[in-house]
Amino acid sequence: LAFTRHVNIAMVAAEAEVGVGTVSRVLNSSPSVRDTTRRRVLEVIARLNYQPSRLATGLSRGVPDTVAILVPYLSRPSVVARLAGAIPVFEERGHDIIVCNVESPEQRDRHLDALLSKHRAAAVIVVSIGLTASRVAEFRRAGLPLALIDVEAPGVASTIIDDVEGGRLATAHLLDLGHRRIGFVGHESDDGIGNRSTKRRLAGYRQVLESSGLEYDPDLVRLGELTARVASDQTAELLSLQAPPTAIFASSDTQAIGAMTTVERLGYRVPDNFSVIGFDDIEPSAWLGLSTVRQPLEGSGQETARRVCALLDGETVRPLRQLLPIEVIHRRSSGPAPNGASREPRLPKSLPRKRTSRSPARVAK
Amino acid sequence: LAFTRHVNIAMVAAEAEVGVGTVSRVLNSSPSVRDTTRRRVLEVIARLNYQPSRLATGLSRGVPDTVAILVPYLSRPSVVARLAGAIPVFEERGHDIIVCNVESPEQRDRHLDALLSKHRAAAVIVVSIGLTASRVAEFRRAGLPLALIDVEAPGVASTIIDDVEGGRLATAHLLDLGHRRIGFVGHESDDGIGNRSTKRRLAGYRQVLESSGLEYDPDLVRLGELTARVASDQTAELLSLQAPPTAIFASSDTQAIGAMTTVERLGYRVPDNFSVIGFDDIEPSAWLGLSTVRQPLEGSGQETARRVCALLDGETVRPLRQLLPIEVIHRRSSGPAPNGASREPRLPKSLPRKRTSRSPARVAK
DNA sequence: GTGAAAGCGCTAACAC
DNA sequence: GTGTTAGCGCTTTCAC
Repeated sequence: LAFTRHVNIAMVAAEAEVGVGTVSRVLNSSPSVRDTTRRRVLEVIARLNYQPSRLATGLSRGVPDTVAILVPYLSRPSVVARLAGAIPVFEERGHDIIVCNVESPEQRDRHLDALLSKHRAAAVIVVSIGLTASRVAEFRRAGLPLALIDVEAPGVASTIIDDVEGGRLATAHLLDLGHRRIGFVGHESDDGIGNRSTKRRLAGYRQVLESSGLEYDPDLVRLGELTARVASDQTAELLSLQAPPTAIFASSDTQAIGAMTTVERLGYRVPDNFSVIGFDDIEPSAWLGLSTVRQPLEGSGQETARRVCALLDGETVRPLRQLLPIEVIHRRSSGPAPNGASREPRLPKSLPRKRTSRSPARVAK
Repeated sequence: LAFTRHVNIAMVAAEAEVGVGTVSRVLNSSPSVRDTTRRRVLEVIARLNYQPSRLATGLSRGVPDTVAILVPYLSRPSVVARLAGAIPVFEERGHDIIVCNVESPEQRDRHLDALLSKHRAAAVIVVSIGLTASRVAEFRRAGLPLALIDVEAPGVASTIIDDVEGGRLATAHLLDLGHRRIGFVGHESDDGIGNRSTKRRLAGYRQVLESSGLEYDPDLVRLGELTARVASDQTAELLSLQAPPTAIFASSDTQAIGAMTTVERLGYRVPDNFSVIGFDDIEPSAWLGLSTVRQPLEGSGQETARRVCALLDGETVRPLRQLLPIEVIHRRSSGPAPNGASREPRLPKSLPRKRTSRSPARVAK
């Protein structure tokens, strides 16, 4: 055993005085191995510190032990949270996780092409990236398990939230506080990657506004890059309007933080004379006291990872389209509209409107 | 070609009417292939949309195309930034990246054991996780290229900063502003994972203090979990001291943000009567106007990835121990000490002290 | 220059 | 139950 390159299954077999088949059976906990034999093999495995080659196993099985996760803009906190939810689930099952970062349509296609080729991944999770029908068909044809987060596709397991409802909740929250001019700062959906959640949240915003008898004013809506910096600029624009809003709903916390910072820098006091609500509930939001619509970010990753494992085990996932709960978290950044800002008298708590928020806003400590 | 499972090298060879060896040579751009042959093979490859199996290639070569990155607490912004720097470099070279998250010594050891086994990774990057000498020896013995970020080991390529100097710079910055009682909020090094950067930054803090004739007061130093929440609590403790500090140096921006938030919540005005400086310069720091010691986070990832590629190519990396530059970024969160807080008269800009900051503080826009 | 064939380390189908 | 053997898809000598 002196110059041995690396211990392989044959060496274990020889040492345990059995055939490689038996070792393989022990490795894969096949029931048809006598207990004494199994014990002997396991002893040798431990003694030799043998670890099966994933490459060889994968090649032989026709599928690697690796799961790929395709994410847009890895550095976004919400994306990281989803990743952080998914990773431990796979690690526990002994899967390697390969992370594919996508910041352009070309990158998306390159990764997808690669992933679709055989021997690349045992399963794929796609986060917040739209898939065409033909892409989905390719996955089906390749027999490659696929699960989606934050996006949907017909016949594909997806874990999502009701973004329209989220938009409604956020807007209703501000309306309840007496705000009547509410700005919207969102992510330009046309980044080529194909996520539409901002669009849906905006729809919810518009719905609540209009069903409350308020006018939808496109001037109050700004769409752009999903960064705090751009959101800052957009907020400044909104505040310089002839009739500026008294509150802003940002379709992500990152943007809400940019908005809040700018609002304060321009001399407003949050929430005394300006309110901000975001979306996601990323970690910094709690520190900064940002009101927001919380969605289970880590939970979505964890849940989807579990579903992928089920898929891998040949099971069929229960509700193909899995809806996760959302709720308004009321923190310091939102408060009653300043006096005179609304044309209606401000009522103590809840305003009589046609549409009210279903979930009561939860007050964070 | 109707029921073909998946196109492999044999099919390409057959279609191009050459041997598999030749296809393989084309794939690996061997010079010893006639140009007309090469062209014909490439044409077939394109037409059949052939993609070599990474598993088979890896098994045959004895090494996979995969690079592993071991990180502590994947959700930390600084960690994500380093990852984001490294990933594109590897993707460009066609490597898959597997991310291993470590939150405990057991997890670290499990991952390291797995990675050390053959056929797991072509190279490994370890971020902010201490490696024992015997671990390093294992890597060397396995012939597995290894590179470190934010930690060092004898004989191993590492990309680091001068943390002691960073601690000095931050402390000197506050001293320059007239602060005389400066709190320190840092990461408890004894998390079992083995990073020592806080310890070194604290050493720098102490050095500057003492060489400025100030007493090092252990009461002003709080070490704990690296979270904004814990830093908040520690800050509250510091402020409730009989002789509270007028400024805090936090050894990470995450903690600095927690400190800043708490300081303001307790009624102080930053920077009017309290100053905060952090470390790292993560993205939110710019939004929040946090003064900090910037280190090239993404740069460290990118640089290390490049060095690993060099290692993979059999080259030898230039300075084994690569020191990245750091600098103080002066933003809104730090300003002159409040009157009467210091026993010495406050001077306009720079105070005559034995030790001054080498790099002039850069003023952020 | 190019084809043929021997592995790489494992799984699974097939005998005994 | 367990040994034997034929692949999995590629790289890499070794002849020609």
